[in-house]
Amino acid sequence: MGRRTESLEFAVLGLLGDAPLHGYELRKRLNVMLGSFRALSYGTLYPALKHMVAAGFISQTDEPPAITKPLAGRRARIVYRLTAAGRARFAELLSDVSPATWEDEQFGVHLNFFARTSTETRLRILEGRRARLEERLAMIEKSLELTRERLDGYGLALQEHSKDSVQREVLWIDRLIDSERRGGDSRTHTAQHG
Amino acid sequence: MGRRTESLEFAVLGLLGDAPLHGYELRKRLNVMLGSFRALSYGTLYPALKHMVAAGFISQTDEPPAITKPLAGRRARIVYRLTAAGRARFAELLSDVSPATWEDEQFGVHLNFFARTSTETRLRILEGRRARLEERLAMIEKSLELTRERLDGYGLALQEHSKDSVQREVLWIDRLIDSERRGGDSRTHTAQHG
DNA sequence: GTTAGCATGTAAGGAGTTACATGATTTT
DNA sequence: AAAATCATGTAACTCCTTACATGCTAAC
Repeated sequence: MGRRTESLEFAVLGLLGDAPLHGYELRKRLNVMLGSFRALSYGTLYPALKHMVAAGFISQTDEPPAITKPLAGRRARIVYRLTAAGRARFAELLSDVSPATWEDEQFGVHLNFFARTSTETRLRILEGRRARLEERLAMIEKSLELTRERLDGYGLALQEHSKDSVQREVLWIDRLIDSERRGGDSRTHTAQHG
Repeated sequence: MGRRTESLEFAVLGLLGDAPLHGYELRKRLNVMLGSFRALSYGTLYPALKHMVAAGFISQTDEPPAITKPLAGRRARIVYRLTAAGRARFAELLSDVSPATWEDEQFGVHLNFFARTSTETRLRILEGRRARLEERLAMIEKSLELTRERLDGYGLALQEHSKDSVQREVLWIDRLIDSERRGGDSRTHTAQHG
C-alpha cells in the first residue's frame, strides 16, 4: 500500500467515526482534509472503499429509500459506516508515531485527528515532523553551497524561497509544541497566524 | 508522459545544454533543480535517458578511457550530450507558456531556466503561476468556510498555515513580476528574502 | 573492516489517473 | 439551453518506486 492510500484509509476511518457518509460527500471532506492540489478521483476512492469493506473495517448499506422526503428520483446513495473492527483499526493508526507519520501526506491527516490522541503522541509526532523539516533544510543548504556559482538569480531566488517556507513551517511547529507543553490549549493554535 | 517525466526531460535538456554529463552527476544536479522531497531514483532516470537517446535528443558516448589521469579502475562512465534536435526541443519547451508551466513541478524547472527566456515569456509564466496560486487560495478559503465548525483547533491551524504559505508565495511572485517590469535586474530577485 | 560514495542498469509490481458509462436535478 | 452538481462505478493504462544485480575506491 502506497503512502497515499495509507493516509486515505486513515482519513476515511476517522471521518466515518464521526458519522456515516456516502461516497460523494466523503470525497468532498477528504479533499479538504488531504488538502491536495488535485482532487481525489473516484477511480481512487471507490476501489479503496471496496477494499475497506472487504477488510471488514467499514460496512456499506443502501440508504433507506424514503424517510421524510421522497428524494425525488435522485440516484440511490450508498452509506458507509464504521464497524467495530474499523474502530479498532483507527485507534491503532491514531497511536502510530512511526517515521511515516511525519511525512507530508500523513502528517496533515494526523494533525486533523490530534484532538483524539494523547499529549504524548502529539508531541512525538510534532517532534518527528520538526526533525524531518530540519533534514530538509540541511539538504537545501547543502545544495545552495554546491551550486551557488552555477545558479543564476532566478534559481537562487527559488532555493531561498523554499528554504524560507521550510523555516516558517519549523517556527509554526515550534509554536504547536510550545502550546502542547504548556497544557495544550487548542485555542492558542489559531491565535498566532498572519 | 506524466507531469513528472515532462519536467525531467526539460531539466535534462537544459543541464546538458551547459555541458555534457554522465548519469550519476546528472542525477545530483536534477535533485537540486527538481527540489523534490525524495531523490530521483535510477529506475526513473536511466530509462528516461534511454528514451531520450532513442528520440534523438541526446547522444551517449563512452567516456574517453584515459586523457591525463588513468582513472584507476573506476567504472566506465557514459557521457550524455545534447544533439541539434535536442537543442531545438529545449528551445521549444523554453518558450512554452501553457497552463502546465504554472503547476508546481514544471514551474520550478522553468524558473531555473528563466535567464534563457524573453521577458515576455517570463511575465506570462509568472502571471499564470500567480493566477494558479489565487485559485488555490480560493479553494482553501472555501473549505475553511464550509468546515469551520467541523474542524477543531488543530485542523484549523493546519488550514491557516497552508493559506499563509500560499499567500507568501503570491507575495514572492509579485516581487519577481515587479522586478521583471522594472527592467529585469536579476540581482534584485535575491535581495528581498527572509 | 565497514560504511559511504561512485557508477550503471533491469524487472516486477503497485498506485493512482484518465477516460468511459449513465442519468437526474438545479442553477444560470 | 447549457453548465454545474449530485451520484456511483469500471477498465485500461501509465508512471514511478522498490528491490535486485554488480563492483571499485576512499574515508573512518
